[in-house]
Order: sequence, then structure tokens, then C-alpha cells
Amino acid sequence: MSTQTVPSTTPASSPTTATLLDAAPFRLPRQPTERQLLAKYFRAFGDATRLHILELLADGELSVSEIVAQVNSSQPRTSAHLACLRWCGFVTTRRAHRTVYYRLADERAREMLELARAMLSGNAEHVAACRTLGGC
Amino acid sequence: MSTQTVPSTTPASSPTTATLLDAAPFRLPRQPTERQLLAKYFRAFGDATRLHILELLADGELSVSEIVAQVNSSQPRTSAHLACLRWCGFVTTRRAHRTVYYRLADERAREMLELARAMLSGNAEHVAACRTLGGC
DNA sequence: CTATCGTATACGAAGTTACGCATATGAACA
DNA sequence: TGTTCATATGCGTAACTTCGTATACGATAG
Repeated sequence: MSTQTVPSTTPASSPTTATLLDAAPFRLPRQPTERQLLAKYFRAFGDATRLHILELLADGELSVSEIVAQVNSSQPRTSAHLACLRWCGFVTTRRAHRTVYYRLADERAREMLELARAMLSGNAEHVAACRTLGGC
Repeated sequence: MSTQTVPSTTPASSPTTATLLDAAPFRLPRQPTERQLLAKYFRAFGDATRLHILELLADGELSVSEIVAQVNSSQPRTSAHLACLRWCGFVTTRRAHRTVYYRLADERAREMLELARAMLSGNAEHVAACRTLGGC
């Protein structure tokens, strides 16, 4: 009744909306495999703007408007990215008056970034030679 | 002259093809930022089939046909996924007669999977409640 | 209770990725 | 050389994600 509608810990999924969701253009099965969830997880990291946000939050708590000011993306778009990161449990929020503050919720998100950076260093040129955003 | 055309360590990029590539629907800039490369990296992990392949290879070397037999994907599709993983440096190949064997090239790829699995355990249900494949 | 600030959601459009199919390439063998 | 096996590439289509813009929502000040 108070949560921001998007990521409560376990969305209630009222039977009414459940039917609507089945018709929606989503296609993660009701009972996804661990592998499918892992893929979803990695995709959350697979966007430059979301990575930027995570990097900013790695240095401490920030409000939405502060994030918008530093990321090269509109406020609505940034908000959607934040919601995405929240679903995945990478960040949490705290509300102070009208402004909402985001911060890292899982130290392992930072480890992910560091591990990926370590893997990238050395063969960055090779990776860059394949000029797609992802996939191949 | 012998490499499998896809991921030589540093593709030659002849001036002729370079022009063609610029017209292609790719859009990773010529001089991508580290953040963009990281995003690309994570997207390589962001596919259930590719994750499946990595999991299989984590247990040891396999030929393409052996992988195709275990992954629920066609041979051409699997081959493309393998090429993708190779560009990113996650796997390498060895050729014996007619068959090509793939194996993990970077132990940190395995660490990535383990770290992601660790993050997922516990809030898997919450993540699954957001039924998109990625993004949000 | 009305106006306003900060944030979140809706919706159509555009770009990107995955898939299925057909086919090309390279290696060995007759 | 021609054929066959194992793998790789090309192309059109469908599906998914992202973006931009408009707008809705909750909280607070007047």
C-alpha cells in the first residue's frame, strides 16, 4: 500500500492482473529455470547507462535527480533503469520527504563490475573489434 | 590464412571492408568507452543458450557437435553463439582433424557464473516476478 | 484542498538481437 | 579431383529492448 508499486519484495500478483500479464509481451515462463534467471541478471548489467548508474552508486547514495544530472539519459528513462536495477536487487531505496535516494544493496554487484573489468583489461581491443552491442 | 576468420587476436580490418562495416547496422563506436565494452561483455552472458554452453564447457572440453547435442539449439545457431563467446575471449578452440573443440579460456568466466548464482540465490523469486528477459 | 516538486509509468517508434533455413567453407578420404 | 563430414556464415523474419515524449502519482508547501 506504500511501496512504489514496482519492486515490493514479492509482488502480490492479484489474480486480476495475473491474467493481464499473461497476455503481455513478456515471455519469461512462470517457472523460469535458474539459467534463464541468470541470463536476465546479466542483461541487467548489459546496458551502459545502467552500468554508469551502478558505478555512481558504488561511491555512495544518490537521489534520482542527482543521478539524472550525471548520466546522459532523461529522467523517465533513468527512472526505468533504476526500477530495473531494483527488481534485480542490486539497489535499494530510501525516501526522505519528496526525494528518493538509491544505493547499492549488494556488495557483490560491485564485485561483478570489478571482475568484468579485470577480464576486459588485456583483450579490450579484441572485444571492441566485434562491433555489435552484444550477442554476435 | 589459417585462423577461423572470426576471432583472430586482432582482425586485420582491410580498408575495403572497413567502409562496408561503417554502413552496417552495428553501432558500437570505433573507440568505445570501457563502460560500453563492459555492457557488451555482460550481454554475452545474457543469453540462456550461451550460459548453457559455458556451463557445459566448465566441465571440460567439448566439440561443437557434442555441444549441439546437449544444448537446445540448432547447429548454426550454436556455432554463432560459440563465435560470440570466442570474440569475448571466454572460450578458445583447438582443431583435431575435422572437429573443433571448445574450452574455457578464462577461469574468471566461471567465477562470473558462480558470483551471479550466489547473488541470485535468495531473491530468485523476486527477480522472476519481473517477467521480462532483461531490461525492464 | 490546490499548486508544485520529485519521481514513476504509458505508449508508439526505432534499433538491436535471436532464430530458422539454406548454403558456403575447410578437412579428410576415395 | 570429387565427395562427404564437421563447422561456419548469410539472409529474412519475428521478438525483444531502448528511447522520447506526454502524463500520472505521492509528498509537501501555501
